[in-house]
Amino acid sequence: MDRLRKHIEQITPLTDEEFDYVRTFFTLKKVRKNQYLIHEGDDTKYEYLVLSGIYKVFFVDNAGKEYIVQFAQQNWWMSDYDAFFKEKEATMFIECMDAGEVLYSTLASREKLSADLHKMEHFFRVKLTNGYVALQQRIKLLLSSTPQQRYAEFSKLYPELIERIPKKFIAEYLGVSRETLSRLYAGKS
Amino acid sequence: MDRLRKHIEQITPLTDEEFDYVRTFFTLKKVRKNQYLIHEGDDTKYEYLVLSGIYKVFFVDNAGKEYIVQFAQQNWWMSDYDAFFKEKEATMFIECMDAGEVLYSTLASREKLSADLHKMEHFFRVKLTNGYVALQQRIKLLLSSTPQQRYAEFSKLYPELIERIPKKFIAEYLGVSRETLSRLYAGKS
DNA sequence: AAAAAAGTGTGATTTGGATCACACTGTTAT
DNA sequence: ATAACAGTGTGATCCAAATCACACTTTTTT
Repeated sequence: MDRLRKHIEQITPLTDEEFDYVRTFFTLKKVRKNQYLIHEGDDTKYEYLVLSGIYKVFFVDNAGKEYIVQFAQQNWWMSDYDAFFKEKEATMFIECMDAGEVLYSTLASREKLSADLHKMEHFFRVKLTNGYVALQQRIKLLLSSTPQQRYAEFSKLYPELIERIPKKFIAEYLGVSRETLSRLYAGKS
Repeated sequence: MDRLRKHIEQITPLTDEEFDYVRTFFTLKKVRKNQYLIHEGDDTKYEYLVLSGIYKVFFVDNAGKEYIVQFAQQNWWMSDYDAFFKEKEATMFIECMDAGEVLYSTLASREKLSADLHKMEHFFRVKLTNGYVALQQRIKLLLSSTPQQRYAEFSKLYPELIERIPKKFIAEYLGVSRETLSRLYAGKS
């Protein structure tokens, strides 16, 4: 739980009492490789803060094709946020690609913490602000760039992931076919 | 300014004193058609709340092609948020497509209001939450859908805009060429 | 250690949408 | 009222990336 405190305190300091209160809203969970944290059709009860491991947030279209919305690593939050915030059934999946641990928490917890502690509402606002900007960047990229530019940008943003996850998933994230992506770096180190 | 109060109170009620304080952070501005509120290269001092009119938030690539990131109408907030939050130079433009009025405010104001009034931090958090979910939806659409699906979705989300703005701008928003979009509804009412 | 499954590279073929080109219409400016 | 311009429809052509196909390699399972 110490990791949670460090994570929050990157944005706002907490007293010991405050953190003792905050911690009660989170539960630790170990996750095996290939395990699902959220499955399409389930009620979306939880959001997750990644302590370790790698996860993919994705959805599947009618034709059965997969599209990755987000990769999550240490200190990333993840859920099917549309479903989580609106308390609907999930339309996405979250699957573990590399075993690790997460903390999970409910919407009620997020709201209670925000209402009780101004600091926590601040924390969530700052996180959301960063997330909003990142998604907008991604939209700009999807609208305007070629596959090579997308791959270059991805390499810059997530150099660690390039090595650690199969290329086919990177293709699914970039919105490019596996084959096209493969040809992009044919003949690079 | 009454409109501002109504807007905020859709999320959280304010006392008269609180609102009198809040209002001091916003300034009214009339905007003519084709006027720019933000121009690439400028310092991004303000964010805007639309009271009336229609605006487009867009950027231009090296080849001079335009891509629309957002259309804004009544009660939408807009800025080059990446630049606004990070206090950088704008990489986007905001142009008025239909004359109207906006309220504007600075990053310092947003932060001061959030710090002073827990209610306002809550307001901004809720707004950001909705915005985050909307952007994620857009990413899902950009990743997985054909031009026709995008146009159908746009028509559903913004039926009013379809009539009021030139189709070429809708094409720029959807990431499709003007010509392709035109052919999609060739032979529909 | 063998078998099965998952991931990857690379050629051949197809295709959806971009681009180019131009005519027509509707709007704005003088 | 006429000129200039912005927006739109539609045909012809082109092309980048998707799709299809298959061999090779690496990882996982038993």
